[in-house]
Amino acid sequence: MNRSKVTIKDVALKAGVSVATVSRLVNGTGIVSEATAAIVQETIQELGYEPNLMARNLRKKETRVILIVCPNVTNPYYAHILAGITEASYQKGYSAVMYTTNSDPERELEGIQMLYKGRVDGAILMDGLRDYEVFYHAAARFPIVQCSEYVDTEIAPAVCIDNYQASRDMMAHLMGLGHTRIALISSDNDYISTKIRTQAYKDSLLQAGLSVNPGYIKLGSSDYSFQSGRTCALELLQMDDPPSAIFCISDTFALGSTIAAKELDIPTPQELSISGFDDVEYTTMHHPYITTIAQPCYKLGEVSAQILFDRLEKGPARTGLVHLDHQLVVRESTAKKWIDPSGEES
Amino acid sequence: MNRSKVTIKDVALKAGVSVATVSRLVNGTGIVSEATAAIVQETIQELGYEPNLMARNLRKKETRVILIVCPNVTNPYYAHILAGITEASYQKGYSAVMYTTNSDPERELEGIQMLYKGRVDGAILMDGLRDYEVFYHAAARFPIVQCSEYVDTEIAPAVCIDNYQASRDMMAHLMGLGHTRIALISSDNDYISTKIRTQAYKDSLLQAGLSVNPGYIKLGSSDYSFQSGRTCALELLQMDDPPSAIFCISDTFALGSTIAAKELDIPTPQELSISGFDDVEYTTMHHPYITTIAQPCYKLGEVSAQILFDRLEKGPARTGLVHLDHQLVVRESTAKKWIDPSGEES
DNA sequence: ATTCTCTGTGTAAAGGATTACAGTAAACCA
DNA sequence: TGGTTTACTGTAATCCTTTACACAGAGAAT
Repeated sequence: MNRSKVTIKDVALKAGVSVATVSRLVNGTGIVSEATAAIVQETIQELGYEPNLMARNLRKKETRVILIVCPNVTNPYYAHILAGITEASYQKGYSAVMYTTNSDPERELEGIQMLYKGRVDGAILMDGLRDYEVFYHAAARFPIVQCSEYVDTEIAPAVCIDNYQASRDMMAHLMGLGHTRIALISSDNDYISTKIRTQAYKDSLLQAGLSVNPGYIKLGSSDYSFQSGRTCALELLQMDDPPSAIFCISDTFALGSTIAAKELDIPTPQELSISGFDDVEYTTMHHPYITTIAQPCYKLGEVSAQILFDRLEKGPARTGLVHLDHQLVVRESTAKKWIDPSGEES
Repeated sequence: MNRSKVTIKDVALKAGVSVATVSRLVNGTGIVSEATAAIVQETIQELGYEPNLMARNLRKKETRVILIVCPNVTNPYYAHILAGITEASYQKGYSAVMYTTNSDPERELEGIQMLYKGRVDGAILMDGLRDYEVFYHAAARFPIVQCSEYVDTEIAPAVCIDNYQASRDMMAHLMGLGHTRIALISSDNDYISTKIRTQAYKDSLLQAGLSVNPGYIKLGSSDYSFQSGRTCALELLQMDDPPSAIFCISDTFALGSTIAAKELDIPTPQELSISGFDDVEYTTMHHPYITTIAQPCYKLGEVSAQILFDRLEKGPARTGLVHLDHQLVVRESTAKKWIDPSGEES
C-alpha cells in the first residue's frame, strides 16, 4: 500500500517513455505504437497509477462537476429529482455536488459562488433564486438550467411540467364530477408554480361561468407542511357554505385535508372530493388514495442534467421552457358530487 | 461582464504588486501592509477576482470535497442524514458530492474510486460495502467514516445509535404492557442493524423466560417497503395463534402493519400493538400515530461529518463505534394488552 | 536523389495558485 | 556609526497534467 500518489512522471520514468506518451495513452488521444502501449499499460497497472483530476481539470479548464442548488433534500419531491440528476451525471461521468439553501438567499448566493470559483462547470437550480441580479449575472456567464421552478426562461432553460394545463386538467376533472363549490389550498410562497396553479384555478372557474369566491382560497405554509393543509381544510369545512371539493396545489395539503375531513366526520370522497399535486409516495399509503397530478420527478432531473451536459459539451444551447408530460391520476379521493336524497345539495 | 476568468496575476498586475502579496492577502497568511492591502482589496473587488480552486487544490493537495456514498436519497431516513452532512460541510467550507449506489456493489466500487483519483479528501459511507476487500483497502488508505451501518469499526469509525439497547428498550416497553406473544418483522437484507435488532428481540424474549417462536418472525423486503410490511403483518395476523404485538424494525413495516390490521378489522392498539423504528415523517401522518424509536438522523450525519473533518485536519483519529442517543417515543400504536371480558386472551 | 507524407515520440510551455527563500528599507539598539 | 531586527514584498519553484510543436526515421512519390 503506497501512501503517496503515483504521478505520470513515475510511470513515464519506469516505462522508459515520456510523460506525453503516457498521457496520450491514458486519454486515448494521439497515436501510440502497440509495443509501447503494452509496456506503459503494464507499468500503470503495476504502479497503480490514477491521473490526478485536479491537475487535469486545471489544465483542461473543466471540472466535470455540476452543482445542484435546492431548498432541501428531505422533501421527497426534491429527492426524486435529485436521484434523476445524479443518475444522469453518473452515466456521463460527471459528479454532482449538492448545495441546500433552506430557501435562504444568502445560501443561494454562496452556492452560486461555486461557479465563479471555477469549482463546477454548471448548475441546476431547483429553486427560483430570490435575488434576480445574482441569477441574471450567473446565468449570463455560466451554463445554468432551472428545474421545476424558474425565474427567467430567456437567459437559461427551464424544465418543468405544464403547470397551467395540469391544473386545468384537474379542475376539469373536478367540475366534470359536478362540483361547483371548489376551494383552493395554495401556498404563501412565491414560486412560479404556485402562481400558475392559482391562476389556472381561477381561469377554470371563470370560464365555466362560476365565480371566484375569495373565501374559498386558503394559503398553506410555504414549505407545504401537512399540518398547515389540515388547518386550511378545517377552516374551509367549517364555513357556512363549505366547498364540496378542494383543489390542493400539493399532496401534503391534500393529505392534511383528508385528515381534517376525517376529524369532522365528513366522508371522502362521498361528501368531499380532495385533489393533490405531485404524486409523492404517501398518496397511496392510506385510504382514501389521493387523486393527483403525477409529476415525472426523476425524469425532470434527468432531462435537466442532459440539457446541462449538452450545453457544456456543445456550447450555447436552447433557452426557454421544456415541458415534460404530467398525468392526471384519478384514485379514491375524488368522486361525483353527492346529492342529498332530500334534494338539498351537500 | 468579463467572459474569461480573472487570475491572481491580473490582480497583481493591476494593483502593482506581486502575486505573492495578493495570495497572502487573500489567504490571510503572512503580513501585508495596510496600504497595499487596501489597494489590492479594491482591485480584487473591481476585477471580481475569485481564486481558482482547482489550482489551489492542486498546489495544496487537498480538495475540500467529501464523498457521500449512500444507497439512495429518496428514502427520508437517508435524506435526513444527508441534510446533516451537507450542513456540517457547509459550515466547514467543504462541499459534498453524492454517489448513490442502489446497493449495487459495482457502483459502490466506482464511488470509492473517487478517493483513489484524488477527487475527494475523504468519504462517508452510509451503506456497509458488499465487498470487504474494497472497503479494507480504501479505509486503510483514506479517511473514511461509516454512518448508520458499518462493516468493520477497527479500521474506520462508525456513527450510529445503539441498536441493541434501542431494541431492548422497545421490547421492554412492549413486555411492560403485558404482551407475551410478540412477533418480529425484520428484513432480508444483511445490514448490521438488522442483525442486531433481531438479536435483541430474541434476547429480550429469552431473558423474560419466553420462547422464540420462529413462526412469529417474518422478513420484509430488503428496502423496507411499506407493502411488504403489510404482507408480513397479514400473514402474522391470520395465524391460528396470532401475536398481540408486532415489533417492526422499520417504520414503514409498522405503517404497513397498521394498514393490514385495519383491513382485518383488528383495532390498533386495543387488540394489537405495533411498534416501528427510525421515526420518519409518516409516523404521525395518520392515526394511530406510531410508537417508535427515534433516531437522530440529522445529528448522525452531522457527527459523521465532524469526525471526518477532524480526521482530515488533525490526522489519524479514533476508530470504533460512536453511539448517539436514541429515544423511545410512545404514541398511539401500542397499549396494554387487551384481555377479553370472557376471560380468554386475545 | 530529393521531397513529401506518415508514424511515433519527446520537449517544454501552459494552467493558476501557494510558499520557501531572498531581498530591501526602515527602525531600533548599543 | 555599525549591526541587528522587523516589516514588508518579490522571485521563482512547485503541484500534475495536457498539448502545441519539433523532430527523427521510414516508406512513398516524383
